[in-house]
Amino acid sequence: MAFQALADPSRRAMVERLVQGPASVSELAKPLAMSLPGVMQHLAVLEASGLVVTEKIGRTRTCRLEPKVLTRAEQWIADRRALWERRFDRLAQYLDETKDE
Amino acid sequence: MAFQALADPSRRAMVERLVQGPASVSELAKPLAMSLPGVMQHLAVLEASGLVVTEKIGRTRTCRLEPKVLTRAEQWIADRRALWERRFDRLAQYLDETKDE
DNA sequence: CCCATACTTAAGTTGATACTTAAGTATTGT
DNA sequence: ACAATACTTAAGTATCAACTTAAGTATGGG
Repeated sequence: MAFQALADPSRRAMVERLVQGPASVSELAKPLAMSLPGVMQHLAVLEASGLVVTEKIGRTRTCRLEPKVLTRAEQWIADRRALWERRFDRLAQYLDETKDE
Repeated sequence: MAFQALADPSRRAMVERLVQGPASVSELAKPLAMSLPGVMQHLAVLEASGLVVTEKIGRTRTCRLEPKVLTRAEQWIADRRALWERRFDRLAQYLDETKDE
């Protein structure tokens, strides 16, 4: 679900903001040419994915990044890339070993 | 566009298959409880994202992974995670420096 | 030449996404 | 108490995404 969450540019912008530290909903909304409810919906997706956790204190909700899910997504890619590279190396090795033909 | 492409489980399955080496369209389709045109559409998304390149020889189209885009996506996450960790470190340092209060 | 193979194109359906506006509900400052 | 702030909920619309079936187009083997 993390890739799904990161697929939208507005949500990526929100993540980029939260990388700098916690923010309220309206702080997240400010740079986003979009109504507040629109932002709330994106925030809900980010929370559902586990990328962001929020806590409401008084009338403001504070949002912060939860990097575990970010790490998992990164790891998924890294693992696949590693597999691909391993295969590529085996191929190179094979080509090298049979170059006498 | 890479996150968008990786957001769908069928497309991730296709990527996982291609990590093992090139495959034809029908090889990609085989494990996928889906019609061939359905697979073609996913393949088009993967190609548009640059994650996969294909080449048609005779009547079979061979698909292979292009890891550059995978690396870019990985890097995007790694960069944000690094920023987040840097901020976290600064915070810890700040808390440490002011702990006399 | 003929038929099976391997895709490809077109078109349609369904459901999910990305918004919107309008009308709430709590909290806070005066 | 009252008004402003900070979200929240509900409901509606429009576009996109993920399929489907039906009907093609090459290509390759016999």
